[in-house]
Amino acid sequence: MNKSKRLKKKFFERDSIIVAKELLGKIIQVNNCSGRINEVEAYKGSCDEASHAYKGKTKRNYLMFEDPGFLYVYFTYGMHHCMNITTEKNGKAGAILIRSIIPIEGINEMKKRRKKDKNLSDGPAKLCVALNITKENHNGINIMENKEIFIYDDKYKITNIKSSSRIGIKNGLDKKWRFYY
DNA sequence: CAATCGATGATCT
DNA sequence: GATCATCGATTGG
Repeated sequence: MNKSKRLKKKFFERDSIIVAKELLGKIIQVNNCSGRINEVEAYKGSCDEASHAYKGKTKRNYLMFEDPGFLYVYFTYGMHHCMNITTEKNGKAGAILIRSIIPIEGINEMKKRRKKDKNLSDGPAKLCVALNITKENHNGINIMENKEIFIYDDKYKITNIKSSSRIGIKNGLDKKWRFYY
């Protein structure tokens, strides 16, 4: 193989904003499909009014408060799944929403699942369809240990990280916690 | 192009 | 009962 390196607990167990920026350019692999992460958003806890975790722990968001490096997948708008990876030390809420990836492997499979040839994974719900990620099958998965889904560093260098307000929220627009390149 | 809006059901209050 | 970390079809300029 090459110098590729799977991301472990030390990577995720840090401030959500740092983890979000450093996730840009990393490869996410799910079975035979892979893609490069090119857009993410950071979410925190009680200091972040846009976060699911803002008002404390619930049945839906509890994973955000637990160990870093686990998938938090939620279902919204009656039809969409979105995928996060938990961050911060156990007890402190945090997660990174994966908003877009650039497909690399398994493109034909992604096209089949999406029933389209373009825009396969340039949105948080689109990439869950492309990678076949659902709340039922993936919520709570340990992405540091799981055999079928993992994130690794192939030493790809990102130069121009841009940031903006997060998408689709009403509060916390002052926080520029969406990162992309 | 950009702006608007309906779909559709789990989750929270 | 209201909201929603979205998408894609449609409308209008």
